[in-house]
Amino acid sequence: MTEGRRERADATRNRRAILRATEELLAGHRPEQISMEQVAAAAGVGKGTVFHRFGSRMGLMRALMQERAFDLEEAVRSGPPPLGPGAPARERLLAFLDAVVDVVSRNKSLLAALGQAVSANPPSSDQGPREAHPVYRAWHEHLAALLAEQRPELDAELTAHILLGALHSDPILRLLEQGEGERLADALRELAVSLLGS
Amino acid sequence: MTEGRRERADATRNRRAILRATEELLAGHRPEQISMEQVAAAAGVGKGTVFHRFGSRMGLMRALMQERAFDLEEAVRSGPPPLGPGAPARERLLAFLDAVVDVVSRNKSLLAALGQAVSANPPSSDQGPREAHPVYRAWHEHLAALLAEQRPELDAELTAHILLGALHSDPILRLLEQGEGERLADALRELAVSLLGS
DNA sequence: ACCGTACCGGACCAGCGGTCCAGTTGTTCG
DNA sequence: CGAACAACTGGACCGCTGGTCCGGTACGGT
Repeated sequence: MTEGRRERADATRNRRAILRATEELLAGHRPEQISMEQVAAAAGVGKGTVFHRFGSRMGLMRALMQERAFDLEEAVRSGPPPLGPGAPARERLLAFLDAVVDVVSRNKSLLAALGQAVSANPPSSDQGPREAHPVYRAWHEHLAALLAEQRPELDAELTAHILLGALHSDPILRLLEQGEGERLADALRELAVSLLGS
Repeated sequence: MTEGRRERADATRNRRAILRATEELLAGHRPEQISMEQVAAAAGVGKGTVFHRFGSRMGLMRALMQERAFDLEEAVRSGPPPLGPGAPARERLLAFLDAVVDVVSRNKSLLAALGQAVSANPPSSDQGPREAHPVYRAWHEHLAALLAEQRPELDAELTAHILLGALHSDPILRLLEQGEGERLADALRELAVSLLGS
């Protein structure tokens, strides 16, 4: 990405092709049965290339997710209120929850493919520190900060994990697939409101 | 289980051996890198036997989970209050959450292995209905009923999914691994309390 | 035009989940 | 008690996967 050497033209082309192909496959097939070979074939590149660029299946999914979440991150960091800075914490939190539900529901299969939120351990290091993927990290950080600001006596970190964790659960992903996104947003908002008090 | 024909003695012996072996492996290794062959070897049976009894990796995990959750199910159905019937819904709900956290924290690796909550599709039916595993079903049902009783205006079903879903998320499982079970229980209780009102 | 090098891609590998079926063992019934 | 019948067993086997490797390719600077 932001490295010293510029990326070669064909590398860029292939990276894009791979991401696009993955999106397409993800749209049509259940994520757990998409193989790297399929991705490579669909992108019109060799398998080696896919691994060269993304390291592993998880790396691929991670990259894709990061791309998908980019807009939201921008909006939160420097967009207009209530999502961006400027609005009171309470408003920002509710707006953020809605936005996250939206992103998640537009990327259910991707989320499902990521399984949970974890682990792109360098291939063979066994007990790696298991860092969560950056998107989750960012979401959690933001949410926890807002929670702490509004209700300092809460265990903000943990509560944020609970709120976000819910979005990764399979039954909820299933609901999202059936277009119940609005319902989910409502329930979450309800929960947040009663948590934050009036 | 409760079938017409009685189970043969050697079958019982082997089923137990397989479950035990799985437990042991689960205790030592990361769940995603336990192979069925390993399980079979550790149990001292052939691979075919494992598949014969449990159908698939997921089937195995499911069976194990069911066994582990059995006590809680009993306690809820016919144990003493506040967990069992007899106490007011509010008390039962809080007690149940604590109990679930307890079960989950004593079975993190198993939960992680189950991935999310789903799918033991008969081997090759592609778009099967994807039923969740019975333990999750039972928990969800109970929780939703209690919620509905206490706060009928809520979307109890969905809220129950959110509460339970949180327990499956990877960051939370990670916390549990570090012995923060008490903290999680507190946060969840806090959440439930503000949801239920005074 | 030329050269160093980052990048490509497909042959290759070990290991996996899952299937299969011939042989074995428990159970039941005359 | 023996014989006939299932049910159970287990390891050889299969197709396929994620991941590695390295000779060849084509890009970009000069």
